[in-house]
Amino acid sequence: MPELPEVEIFRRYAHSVALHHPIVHVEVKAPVLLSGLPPDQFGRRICGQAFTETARHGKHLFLKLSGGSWLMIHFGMTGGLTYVRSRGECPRFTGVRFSFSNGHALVYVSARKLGQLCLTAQPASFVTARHLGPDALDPCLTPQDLGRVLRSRKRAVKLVLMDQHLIAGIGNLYADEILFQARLHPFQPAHQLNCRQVTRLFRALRHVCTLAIARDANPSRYPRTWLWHARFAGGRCPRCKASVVHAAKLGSRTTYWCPQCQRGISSSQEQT
DNA sequence: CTCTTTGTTTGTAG
DNA sequence: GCTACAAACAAAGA
Repeated sequence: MPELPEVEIFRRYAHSVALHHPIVHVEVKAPVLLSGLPPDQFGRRICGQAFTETARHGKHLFLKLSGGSWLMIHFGMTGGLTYVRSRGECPRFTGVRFSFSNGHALVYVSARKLGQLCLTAQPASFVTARHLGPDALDPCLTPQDLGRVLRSRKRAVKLVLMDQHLIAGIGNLYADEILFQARLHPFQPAHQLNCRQVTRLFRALRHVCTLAIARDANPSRYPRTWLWHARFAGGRCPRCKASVVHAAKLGSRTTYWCPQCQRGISSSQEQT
């Protein structure tokens, strides 16, 4: 699930439970998740310190270590964090386990191991080195900024939304939801959007991400008016009821949209 | 066995 | 440099 809202919930979770406990052991069950350092050195660089601060940029979570460096955590498609209170407990799909002196532990779990953990000097330097765009919820980001980004690309607006080098944090599911709320067709070339549409997109982006976070990134608590609940073959648009949502591949991922509410393109590549 | 999957990177080609 | 596409990564679930 880890797109921006989920990662923000993980950040808050880690912030509330995992700070200021000395780390006594780092167990790497899935070395493939580490980048930059072999497991033993990774552990050595972390042991004896404590997490003291949290940050997030897009889908990337950062935990500051008392020594000054930061642990970067990316969740891939299936990653997550759990705080366990019983000594030695390793949930299914445990990838890395950070054990604290109180016997508890912060566990990074990932069924498909597509995530990544590494150490970095600072979130800002990591973001620069990876050429990540501004965080989708960065308060400094303006509709004008979004407009500039969109005008600079001819690709489908959904692909631009999901490009982490342009804006960080939006993935396949939230991109669909944002476009649905903004009533924009996902295949519409980005540079064709007019001012009004850019404004709608900006508001929808803010609204969807903010509300998802307020609902603890728990889809069962998302409004009935969200396309989220109709993401299946035969799903009906929650707004116009009449139409069945369409599904098609865009950038190798399945895209859902309402053909009635989301117009703006001469219909092509559409299927049910 | 086949196909799909909330992500990212890399290679190829135009 | 931009765009598009495919494959790879790893593994579960339908």
